[in-house]
Amino acid sequence: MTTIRDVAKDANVSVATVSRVMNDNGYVNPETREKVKETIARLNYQPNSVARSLYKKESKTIGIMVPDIMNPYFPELVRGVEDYLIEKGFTTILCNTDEDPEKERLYLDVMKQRYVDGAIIVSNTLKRDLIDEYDMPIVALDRSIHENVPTFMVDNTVGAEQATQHLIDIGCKRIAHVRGPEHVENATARYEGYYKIMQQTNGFQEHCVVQGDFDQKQSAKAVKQLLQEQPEIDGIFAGNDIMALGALKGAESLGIKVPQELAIIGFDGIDLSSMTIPELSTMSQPIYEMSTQAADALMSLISGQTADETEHIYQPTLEWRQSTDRIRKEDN
Amino acid sequence: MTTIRDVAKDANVSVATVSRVMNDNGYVNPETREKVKETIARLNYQPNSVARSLYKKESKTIGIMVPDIMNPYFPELVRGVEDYLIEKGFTTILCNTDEDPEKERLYLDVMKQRYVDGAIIVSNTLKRDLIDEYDMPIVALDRSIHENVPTFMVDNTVGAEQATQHLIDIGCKRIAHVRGPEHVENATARYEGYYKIMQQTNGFQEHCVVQGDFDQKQSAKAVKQLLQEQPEIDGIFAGNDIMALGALKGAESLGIKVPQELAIIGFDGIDLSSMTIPELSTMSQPIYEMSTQAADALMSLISGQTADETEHIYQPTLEWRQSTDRIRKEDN
DNA sequence: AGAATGCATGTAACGGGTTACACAAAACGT
DNA sequence: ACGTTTTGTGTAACCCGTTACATGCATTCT
Repeated sequence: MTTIRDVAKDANVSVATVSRVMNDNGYVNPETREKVKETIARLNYQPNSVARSLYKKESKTIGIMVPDIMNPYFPELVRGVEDYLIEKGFTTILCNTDEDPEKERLYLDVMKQRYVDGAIIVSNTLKRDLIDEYDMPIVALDRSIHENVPTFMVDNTVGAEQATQHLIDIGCKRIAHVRGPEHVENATARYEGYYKIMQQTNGFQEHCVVQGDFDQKQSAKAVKQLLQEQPEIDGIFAGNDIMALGALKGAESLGIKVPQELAIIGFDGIDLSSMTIPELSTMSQPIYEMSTQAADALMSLISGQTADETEHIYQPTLEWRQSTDRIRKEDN
Repeated sequence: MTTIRDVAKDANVSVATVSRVMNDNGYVNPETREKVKETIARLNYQPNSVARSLYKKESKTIGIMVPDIMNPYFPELVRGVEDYLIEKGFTTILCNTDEDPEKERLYLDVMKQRYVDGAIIVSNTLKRDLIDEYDMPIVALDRSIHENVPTFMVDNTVGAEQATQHLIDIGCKRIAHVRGPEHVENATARYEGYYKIMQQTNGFQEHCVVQGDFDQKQSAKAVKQLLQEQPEIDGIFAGNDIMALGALKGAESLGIKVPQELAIIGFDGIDLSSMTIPELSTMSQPIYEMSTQAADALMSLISGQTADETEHIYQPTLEWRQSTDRIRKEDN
């Protein structure tokens, strides 16, 4: 590997001059600059980031912590972050936490030891004290982790309200909800949106809510049982797209036709939702946009700016597709 | 940040002694060791990886290069690698290349500058000279890139043969193939497997092969047209699961029943394939296993061992699901 | 007893890029 | 003509963990 000293010797200048040329700062005579540039090109010199990091106490690296990259919601999110950051000269370390506080701590330790400049975090479990302990620029994505950490997420409650309202609009009389895990805030927020609309229309019934755990098979099972017990259910709002697919399966196993006899709507808008038969209506999140903007906010924090506002709430948009394709309300 | 010198001063020993305690090498008096350990714990000292990297010219970091993490085939692969490596104290840098040689070069540069210890690469485009230029331990995953780079992939041709044979076994008389892009070797290998079986059974016909580009919509369109032109087609082998879903859509749009009138089988065995209605038969790849073993091989290369064998070929296994659920051959 | 070996610890150089500081020469001001 | 800035370049310390080498003492061997 060519070092800055090799270049300096070859070009008959000092290492300081080479460094100044590389970083375009300080005074350098134009002729000297050209000579050094020529040498750099000729020797194919590429500065050593590690040495630079050691002195500058920064690494041009950020960590992205997600529960599990295999969950179809996260790849797009990760991709958005990675795309944005490579453009800025940053590399991205991937951390799969499985929502395990132990792993979260492990990754935070690793990051700190490597002078990682900041982190974008998706987590329910991360505690305040842990964040304070590692004082490092942090941005929360998809889920809020702390009131003074900049957060980028959709309005889950309003989205859920719209999904529920959509089912009402297309004529559903008895609407059920497949909810995500109790300990996930987003799941609860979506449940609350459903609850609110059902209350308003005097239709809330405890036994129309089942637990789906954000899992397809679990959801299919729960929905099947639900539909057997309450055949009058004609609409299902699932807490995410994966569970909506499960609902689709549950209905199918009973020979119930979607959307004719049962309308189903999901949440998230992952690619998969448009690939199924029937195509799934869903509340679509601007995942890519949220993630690039979260990355942008992190860049600001790293460059020393203080966060202007902490909460960035996006509105999910209704993707009206086949699984709720019934009477379209004309008078609206 | 606490440094090794802080610890040394506090414990009244030299930095060398602290280093020896940290790394468990060299001679250290048991009492001294305890004292130093106590100090390390008390000051919560965590060594600086960057300084270590600079001296050792290694970073305990590897890069994983995939075309696009949003392609549902890759998350599991990346997860397998990441899981294995974090266990060994390595972190993983994610690189999305979009199969763009420019980006591949960019990432390789970045890796070199950061003393990245090695890379796991999924690429069709990476050229030999580039690999030689950055002499760095490299392992190829999913696609071979060079004959002396250890490679972990499935036998695409045999898998395709089995898929095609499966369609014959269940009684298909006229079998079409939706193939992936020309420039992707795997797509061609799968085509060849299909071709071979069709030839053997005297059934190969040029016009039963359509281009699907590994894309769902493109595949749906191509399949729809194909089925309109040749209604006698009763089996489709799609070059991957995404295109098989497209085929499902294409059939559905014509009211053709799967599997009764048309059997469809895919390739890869991504999670999605079991979530659809009907569930998709597919040639399933041991993705997670392949990726952990690739990571293991990379570890060996990094620790200086030379690769024992370069090609590690896995056999995909048939997942017989609803989309080909017809006459099951009893006499076999 | 003297040499050789093992044990224990410390000093300082090293890795490679950055920058504070020093110094010198040129340009500018009055 | 002399003082002040600006420009241009070099030297060496710094970031922090690792390790070669030196030193000193305690055993062990012959």
